[in-house]
Amino acid sequence: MRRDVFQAIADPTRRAIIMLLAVGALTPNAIANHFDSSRQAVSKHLRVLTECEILRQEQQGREIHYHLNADKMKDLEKWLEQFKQLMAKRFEQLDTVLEQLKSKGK
Amino acid sequence: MRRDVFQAIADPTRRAIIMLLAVGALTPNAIANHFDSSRQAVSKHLRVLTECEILRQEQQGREIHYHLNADKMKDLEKWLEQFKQLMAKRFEQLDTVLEQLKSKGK
DNA sequence: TAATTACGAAACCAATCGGTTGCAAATGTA
DNA sequence: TACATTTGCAACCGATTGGTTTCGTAATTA
Repeated sequence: MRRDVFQAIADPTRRAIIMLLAVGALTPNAIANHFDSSRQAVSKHLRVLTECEILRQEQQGREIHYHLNADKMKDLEKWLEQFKQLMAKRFEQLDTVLEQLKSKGK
Repeated sequence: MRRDVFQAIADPTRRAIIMLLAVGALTPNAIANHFDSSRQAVSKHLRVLTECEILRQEQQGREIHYHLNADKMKDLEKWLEQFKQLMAKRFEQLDTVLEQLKSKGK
C-alpha cells in the first residue's frame, strides 16, 4: 500500500484534520465532532495519517491524543521547491533566448 | 468527480509528468517514453492533469503538445503556506507560555 | 491513394477508497 | 462489580482508480 504525504493530503477531510491538529493535539472524538462523517470514518483517516507518520499517537488513559508531526510535511515542501526550481531554470533559459534575439536585432 | 491539484499529485507518475513538463512542453508519446506504463495509461494521466487545468493542450498537426500551467500549482503552495502559518502561530503561543514560566520562576 | 503515425475514447478489470455497521477491549465511574 | 465511555478493528458496500486491450479518426508520408 502506497502511503505518503501526497496520497494523504489528497482527501479534503484529511487536509482539514491536518489543519485542526496544527493548532493542537486532539482525541478522535474531538476531531470527529468537527466533521459530518462518523467517528469511525474519521478514525480511518487518522490511521492513514498515522501510517505515513504525519500523526503520532499518545495514549493518556483511555484517550488517545493525536499529535501532528510537522516535519513530515517537509516532503511536500521539498517537492514543491524542486518544482519551482525547475520552473525558474526554464524562465532563465527563456530569458537567455530573448536576450539573444534582442542582440541579433541590433 | 473531484478534480484538484491535491488529487492530481497523489499519483507518482503524474508528479513525474509535472516535473517533465516543467522543463518544456512534450507530446503524449514523448512523455510515455519516459515511463514503463503504456501510452494509453499516460494519456489517462494527461487527461486528469488537463481536467484540473494543470496542463494545457496545444494541437500542432497530428501532434498535441502538453504545456504546464504553473499557476495552478499555487493552490498547493497556498495550502502549504496556510499550514505553516498555523504552525508558526502555535509555536508563538508556546513561546509565550515558556516566557511566562520563566518570569514565574524568578 | 494506401499505409503509417499520433492520438483520444470506450470497454473492461482488479485493487483501492471512503464510508457504514457491528463488535471487542480497555479504561474510567457508580 | 456493573455500567458507561473511548477507541480500534473487521466485514461489508458502492464508487473510483490506474491499468489494459481494442477501436476510430485525423494528419502525415510513401
